Parts: sequence; C-alpha cells; structure tokens
Amino acid sequence: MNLLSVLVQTPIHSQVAGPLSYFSERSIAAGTMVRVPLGKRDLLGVIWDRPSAESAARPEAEISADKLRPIAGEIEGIAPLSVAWRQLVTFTADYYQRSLGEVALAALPPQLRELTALQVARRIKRYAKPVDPASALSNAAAASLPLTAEQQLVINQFHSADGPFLLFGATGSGKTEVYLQIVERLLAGDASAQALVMVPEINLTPQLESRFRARFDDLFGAGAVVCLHSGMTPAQRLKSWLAAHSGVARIVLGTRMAIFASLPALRLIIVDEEHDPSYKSQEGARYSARDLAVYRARLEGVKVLLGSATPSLETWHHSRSVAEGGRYVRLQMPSRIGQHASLPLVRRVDMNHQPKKCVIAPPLLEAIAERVARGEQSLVFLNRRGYAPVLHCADCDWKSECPHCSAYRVFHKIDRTLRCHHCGYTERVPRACPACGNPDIAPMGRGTERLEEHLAELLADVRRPNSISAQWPTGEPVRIARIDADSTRLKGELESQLARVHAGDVDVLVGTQMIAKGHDFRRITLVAAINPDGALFSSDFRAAERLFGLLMQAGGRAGRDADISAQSEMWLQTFHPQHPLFEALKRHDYPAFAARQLQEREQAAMPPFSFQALVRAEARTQEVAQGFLAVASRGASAVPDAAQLNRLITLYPPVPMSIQRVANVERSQMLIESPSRTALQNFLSAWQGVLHTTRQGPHGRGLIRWAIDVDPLLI
DNA sequence: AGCACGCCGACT
DNA sequence: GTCGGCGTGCTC
Repeated sequence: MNLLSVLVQTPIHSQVAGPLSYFSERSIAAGTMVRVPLGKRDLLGVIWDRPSAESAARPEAEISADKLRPIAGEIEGIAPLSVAWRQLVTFTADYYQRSLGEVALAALPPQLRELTALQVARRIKRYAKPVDPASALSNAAAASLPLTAEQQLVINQFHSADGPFLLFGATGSGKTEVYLQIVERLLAGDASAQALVMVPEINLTPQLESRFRARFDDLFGAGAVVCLHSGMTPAQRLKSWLAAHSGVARIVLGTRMAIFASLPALRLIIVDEEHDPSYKSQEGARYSARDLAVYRARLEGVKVLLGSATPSLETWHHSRSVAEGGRYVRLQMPSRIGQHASLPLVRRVDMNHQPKKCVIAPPLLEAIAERVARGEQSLVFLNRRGYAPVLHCADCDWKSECPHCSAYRVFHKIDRTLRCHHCGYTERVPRACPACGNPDIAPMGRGTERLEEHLAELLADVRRPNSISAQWPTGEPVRIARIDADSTRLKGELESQLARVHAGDVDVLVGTQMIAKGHDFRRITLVAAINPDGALFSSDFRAAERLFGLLMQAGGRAGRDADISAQSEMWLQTFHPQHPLFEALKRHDYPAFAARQLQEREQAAMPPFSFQALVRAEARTQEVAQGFLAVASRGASAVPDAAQLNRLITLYPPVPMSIQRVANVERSQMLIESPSRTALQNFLSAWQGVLHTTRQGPHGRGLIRWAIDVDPLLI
C-alpha cells in the first residue's frame, strides 16, 4: 500500500490547505493527475512529492490511518507534470502566500477539473494528433523581414549572453520581428524546443497570433502555435493546454495565466510590454507573471526576454550596468524602422492660456481638422469611459453616488443609465434630482462618450476629401469612432472597429487606454491626450510611471508608417507644461524619466529599493476590518524571530482602502515594508499563523475575508 | 471553498 | 405541515 500526498483545490484559509494524504494499491509518480474523494465530492488532484523524513518536523500533520481513503483513479493519457512545473507552483505558493493546491489547480485548465476521467481520455484521443510537418511544403512561409542594424545587433547580443534580457526598444522599432527571429532560430535548431510568448491583454493576442502563424505554420505545421488566455472557451483552453503539455505545440502565446503552461521542452520565454500592470494578477494568488517568467527561466535554465519601450522601474533598475549591480542584460533599439522614420513631435498645450472650460484647445482642434482635410487619421485619448463621471444637481449639490460603494456612478448617455464601475449597480437616469426634485441635473466632467459627441459638434463643418462617390460634392463629413470597454462589450466588436480604422473608414478615433496599447495603426498622424494631468499629483507613487508609459505608448500609435512619420505629432493638454514628466516625454527620453523617478524612490526608500506587501481585509463595517488587521498586527511580535525581524520589518497601521466600500463591503488594508525581500518573506510566512488564529478568534467575527498581496501594484 | 447538518420564519 | 434562510463544522 502506498501513501500519497495529493493537492486539491483548497484555499489557504481552510483547515485542509496543505497536501492531503491518500493511499493507493500501486505507487504513482509525482506530477500525475488523479481523482480523489473529499467529503462527498470527487475532485481533481495532483500527486505531490511527499515531504522527506527529516523535513517532516510536524508529526501532528500526519493524518490518522482510519481517515485515509483510497484515490478514485488516475487520469490516463496525460504525462505527469514535470519537476520544474511543480517547483514553479511551489515557489508561487510560498512567495505569494497561498496554498499549494490553490495555485496548482488554478494553473490547470478548468475543464480538466470538471470532466470525469473517461471524458478526459476521450478528449485526449481527439486532440493529440501530432502535427504533420509535411504540410510545410505548401506555401512558402511568410518571409523574415530584413533586419535593421539595431535589430541584428540585439539578436546577436541575445545569442551570445545568458540573460535575463531587457529589450528596451522604441515604439515602432521592430520588437516583434526580433521576437520572431529569436523564436525561429531556436525552434529550427531543436526539433522539440518550445517557446512561451506573453502579452499583457487578450486584445493583443489575435494580431500576435496571426503574425506568428504566418511565419511558422508552414515551417512547423499548423497547430504548432497555440493560444492560452481566459477569453477562450473551456474546450479551446484544454486543447491548447494538452498541445503544450504533450509537446505538440511549439509556441504558446498567451496572457499572464500562460506562465503556468506545462511546457516539457521550454527553451525561451518572451514577455512583451513587460511593464504592463496586467501581468500582476488581482485576484486569487496575486502573482506577477513577469516576475515568475524570470524565476521560471532561471529554474529551467532557459533564456527570458522582457520587452518594452517604457520598462517598469523594477526591470530598468535590474538592467543597470553590472558594475552598478545590475543582473539583466539591457539590449537597446532606440530607432524607429524606416529610412526617415522618427518619433512623433510632442507638443504641449498650456491649458492655463486657453479659453476657460474648453475641452479641446482651439489649436488642437485646428490640427485635427487639418488632418481630416488631408485624409489622415487622428487618435484622441481620454482615460475615462462613459459620458460623464458624475451627475450633479446645482441646487442641492446632490451627486450620483452609488448606494453600495464609496464612488460616483458614471452617467452613460447612450442607454440613459447611471452605472457604478465598481459594483455594476445600474439605474435609469432620474428625470429630476432625487434629493430636491430640481429637473435641471447636469453631467460634470467628461468621458469618452461625451468627448465623441463634443468632437462631432466641433468638427461638424469640416469636410474630408472626396472619395469615389459624388454624393458629397464639397467633401464628406468627418467619421468619428469610439473604442473603449463600452463600445467593445460584444464579442467581435473590437476586431470590427479596429478593422474600420485600418481600412481608413474612420477619421478621428476616440478612446481609452484600450487604443493606446500595441495596435499597429498605419495611418495615424496625430495623437492627443485630452486630460493627462490627473496622475501627476496622485498619492499612488506608481501613477507617474504608469502615465509616462501610457502616453509614450499612445504617442507610439502615431506615424508608424515611415512615409508619414515625419509629420506625426503628439499633443498633450496640460496645466503643468513644465512638469519634468512632460519634458522627458517631449524628448522621448525614458532613461531620463526613469533616472529621476528612481532617485526619488531611493530617497523615499520605495520599491525597487524596498519590498512591500499589503494585507487587505473585508467586512460589513470598517471597524471590524480594521480591528482584525490591528489585532493581527499586534500579534506580529509573537512570531518566531520577532526580535530579529523587528529591525527589518515595518508594519503600518491599517487604513481604509482608497475606495473604502464596494458592493456594501467595507475594505481596509495595511502595508508591510522591508529593505530585505527575504526578511519580508520570512515574516509573512511566520505571520500567516497569527492571521489565521486572529480570524478564528473574537476579532475575526464578522470578517468576510482577508488576503495578502505581495509586491502590490496598487497601494 | 464546498457541502453537510441544524434550527427558526412565511408559504403551498 | 414543508421550503429555505445562512450559522457552524468537517473534509485526507
């Protein structure tokens, strides 16, 4: 009889958080997937390595023999998950303070959990057809593009060092082509090698997929490129996952979840737009897929390449010179592709000298109108969706607060609703002020919806050049489109709207950050940021970094075709034109911006010069949430080695979160800081127990949940 | 987390 | 007389 350790999906705060013990007639290798009974349920589990005798210092963790049950069965036809995969899961669970079972099972395709062993066996039979390389003799593969000197140099550097690498490349410098060539060389030289390529958002996978498939389908057979992201159906995900796990897929493209793909012959990881906050998971285990990529690469002895035009300050700091202590190799591609290609001219409009309350400064409006008249496209960027962020009554000062959250509901004119962007609570817009009956309630501020409407009015008299039809003898009216989370809610909407822009059926495109990221527009010659000032004086110390990245990326949408790049412009409407962030942006000088930011961070002992964790607590009342944290905080002095840790750990008092109440739940958080990552780790591991017992005790009464966020992005 | 059991209020 | 609210407790 064999004793087995099995992981099942159990969260860290349950009493069955650790690996569970089962027995089986025959011995089963670690990494094998099984089904096991737990209570009345039948769950998917993964056989885990049993703790070695000397490390099993907790005899009480051993379950009594009479409670042991046999496993229900093995999942046939799926090879055991590798040691490396198990180590990645173990590290993630430890580092992000979650249970092994939660991390491991969340990393597997959800359908695997639901299907019976028999159903799984059927799928495997259906899917696991090996790729036929003979299909390669069809069309010639999409040819590699000729490389610029910069690209060639970067590729040579990549092949002659170990990394990790930061590819610091301007927007339009041809990073994707570098990825393609690196992947191609690797896969061509090793018949089983696999590469993992990550992008921050689902939106960006289709265009990347088509480029990779155009290049590799004929080379390695259709099916060599698969995608892995949460927008896929459960069946598609299972299929891609099995293709990766079985080695049939050679290239996996995906979002942050793809970092956990089982890739038995992994040789390379690429993280595109590595600075993007989407790589940090905001629910469940709050892992950073970018950081895990670096860890996994080291673990498996493979190369990792992080790419960005505006790297995260963490990565930038890691890529300082070796003499200064840097660990990453910095590869640079400062120039845009094309003979006369250049980055857009940045123009700052001082809003202090514009007509009061004007939304679009007259010179900017004129510039847009000029583009329209020339048949060129403009992109107008406002990072706020809806019609107006708040509805207001001038008589009694009523505002459209959400009854369930400490936030305003946003006015959406298109369906006459007030919508809370935090809890989703939606109501019809009242005819009159709900507080005093005044029928004259007005929108305050503006979002993309209102901006679109406003632009249509302002550009009503502008005519674009005539096309084929003689319907408009004096030219055709301006075509304005809007792309944001609202206009692309339906499946396929984003694709069709982007297609309209690409086809030249749009003159002015209004949108949120959704349009700033990655899309390869070819005919835009003007990008305008309507109101970027908000982040300049934010209490979030990362706001400036995010704004710089966003604006740099938005600006990067302009003039991507060499023919037009010379006349392309980026306009910034600001009340602080002299702000160093905009000065650096004007010069396209990320290094200067980063140096300044890093200096400030170092002086203030902030990341990357310190390490942080956040504990968040939720309850019906703020008192309960904060009380729980306060008591657990006091209990911190009781953890082992507390005296030693005290020197290295700073616990800040619990405070309400910036949006204190969401869906009638009060939220509180406390910050923990340390100059040492290891010290922080040790403390958090030891402190878990205190949080547990506090939860169980009188001060945990009424607490809904709590969670630790290691390396939080939002503070 | 599920999923039970368990003990009190408004419905066929 | 039952359906069902969610409080407490257990699962290798």
